[in-house]
Amino acid sequence: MTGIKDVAQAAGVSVSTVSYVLSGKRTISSQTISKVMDVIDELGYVPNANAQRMRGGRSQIISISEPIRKDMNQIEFSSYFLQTVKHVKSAGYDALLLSGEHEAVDDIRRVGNNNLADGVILLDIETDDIRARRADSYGKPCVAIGYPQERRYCACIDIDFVHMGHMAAQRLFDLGHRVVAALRDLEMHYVRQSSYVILFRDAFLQRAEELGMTVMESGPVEYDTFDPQQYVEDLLGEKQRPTALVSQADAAILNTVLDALALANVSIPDDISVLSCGTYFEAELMKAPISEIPLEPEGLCTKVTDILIDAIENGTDIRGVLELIEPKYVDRGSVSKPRSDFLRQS
Amino acid sequence: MTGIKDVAQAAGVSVSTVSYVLSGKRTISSQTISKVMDVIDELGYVPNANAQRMRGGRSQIISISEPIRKDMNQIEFSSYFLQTVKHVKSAGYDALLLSGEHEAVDDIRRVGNNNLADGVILLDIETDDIRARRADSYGKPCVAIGYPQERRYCACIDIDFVHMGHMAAQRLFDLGHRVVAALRDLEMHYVRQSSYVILFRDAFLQRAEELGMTVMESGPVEYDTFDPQQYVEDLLGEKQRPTALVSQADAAILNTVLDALALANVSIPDDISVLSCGTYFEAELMKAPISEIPLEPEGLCTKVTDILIDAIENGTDIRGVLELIEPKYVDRGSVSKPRSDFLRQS
DNA sequence: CTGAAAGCGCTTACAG
DNA sequence: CTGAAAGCGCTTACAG
Repeated sequence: MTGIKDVAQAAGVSVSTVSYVLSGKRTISSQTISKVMDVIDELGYVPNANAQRMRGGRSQIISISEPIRKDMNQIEFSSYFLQTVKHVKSAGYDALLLSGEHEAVDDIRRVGNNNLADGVILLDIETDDIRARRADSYGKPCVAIGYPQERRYCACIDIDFVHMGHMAAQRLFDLGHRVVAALRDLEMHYVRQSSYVILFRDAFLQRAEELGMTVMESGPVEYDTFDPQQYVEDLLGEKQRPTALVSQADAAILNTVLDALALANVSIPDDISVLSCGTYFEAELMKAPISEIPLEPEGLCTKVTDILIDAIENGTDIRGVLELIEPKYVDRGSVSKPRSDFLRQS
Repeated sequence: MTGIKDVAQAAGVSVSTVSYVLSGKRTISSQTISKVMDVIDELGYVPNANAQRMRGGRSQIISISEPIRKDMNQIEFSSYFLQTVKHVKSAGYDALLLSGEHEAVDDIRRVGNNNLADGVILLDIETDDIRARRADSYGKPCVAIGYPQERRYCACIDIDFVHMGHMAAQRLFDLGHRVVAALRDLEMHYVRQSSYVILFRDAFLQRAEELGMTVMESGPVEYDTFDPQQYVEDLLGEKQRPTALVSQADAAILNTVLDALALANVSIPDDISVLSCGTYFEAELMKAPISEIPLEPEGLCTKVTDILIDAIENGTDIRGVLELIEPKYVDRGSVSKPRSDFLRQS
């Protein structure tokens, strides 16, 4: 491999001059600069990243910790992960993927204390997340997408799910809905104490109660046991038939419910409004006119990268920072007033 | 940070002894070993990875090049990417994600010539893939999942799609099918010359022709224009009604077709057998009894990692190596003989 | 505006 | 079985 010495020799300057030409940390005569650059081009010189890193400079690598679980929602994974990677790269950093469900903390510590990585992004945060609790031992700044209990050692950024819950309840109430169904997310998220499902659910139920709105919450939802036909049948059999369905369920489950509603000749949004909160859709495949409050992974991932890079490059102390993003309410004109005759039918 | 000097001093040995204790490249007395290890534990010493790498050792990083496209199939992406990462990690390497649709080659070169990465895995290969064509310039061994034209500079590993195509045709023929429908994959894959769609399609059509089986191929399939109802209607309206549907389509599209078949009261597999070749399903959500010839990303990803690590660790020259994996035929008992009265109906 | 030299934290001949 | 020392390819005070 051709090194900095070869370049210096061929250009007839000192090694330090070559280094300064590359870093721009010294004023160099334009003749010297062009001479050096020519030689670099000619020899195809690439600075050895490992030597640069060892000198204490940055590694220009950000590690992304994402527990790879068998039961993970791959669409959701892709959205957050890919978006984050995209922003990390466009900020001039490489992305190192730390998976490891079990040795996650050890892995993060290793690459941090190693100087392999300049910073860490934590994805898929649980309420009591060990990666957040140990964030003081990483030796590098750390930022989480999510809302863990322990936020003293890392920055956290998330959608404001409390606001989202209130918003959903208020919106339906304002339109005149008084009885609404709530379709739960996959049960594992509650078991795992993922903060977003819990914050949203609590906020929604609380505001609904304040408003005097009746909420019929579904039972636990799991892929292999959930029966959409039965669910829809039960809803329609209620004495007080709900006029809206608020879903926190994942897209696949919600899709099966939409199909079941269609089969039961319940039309959306004429008979029942469907409001999906924070679910990902492959929009082209979603035929029913549902409304959604989207998660906007794009906005989140930009922000999380910006915060981390500020800490890396400017030494800003981001520990304890909490940033909540307002969910945008997107109404495709399909959350409507409840139809009175549908109400009476029940 | 505590360095190797601190450990040496605290343990009362030389720096080189500490290094050899860690590397195991020298026989050391057990007393010295335990003394050194104790100190390492006590001080929490972690070798500086950048210094280790600079000394010419390996970086223990494998870079994974995956063009992140807006239109990518995220399920498929996840399957290959996550599986590959899993195997890379369990082999003791970290995974660096190189996305970049445009500067992919530059990125790979950089991390290769840099010594940042020890090797490269190329995912999502096209027939004329620039990343494969330039693989001689990476300075590190390279292996691709896929089947590019230019295979001189990297190892390639793929499912044997030709065999898969023959298998699918032969299987249906043996069961007695004489008229079958073929549902194309998303058009972009043909436009992009992804080898798997082309190899499969050609092989299937060729064997079908040899056997004298009639194949009705669908028109181009795209998310925003494909109309499953219309497609099913057209199929049922054919003079010679097909008794089997071979699908290379992605799961979402195939799902809509299954729904449309159900709505048209065409029962699977009684009226029509459905054979999905290499599509990913979220199996729990797939109600219809279809059969599939799966892609087995697991087997592929293990193999690709093994080959690359052999090159990295043993210096094996893997350029030009081509390994084809036999697709496994999975029949859930749902590719059946054509029903004669359904045939007569047409 | 530029150069000679120290040193980053390791590994590995070289020497015993 | 162990140590003293050279050197990996850079960056950055130090000096002019």
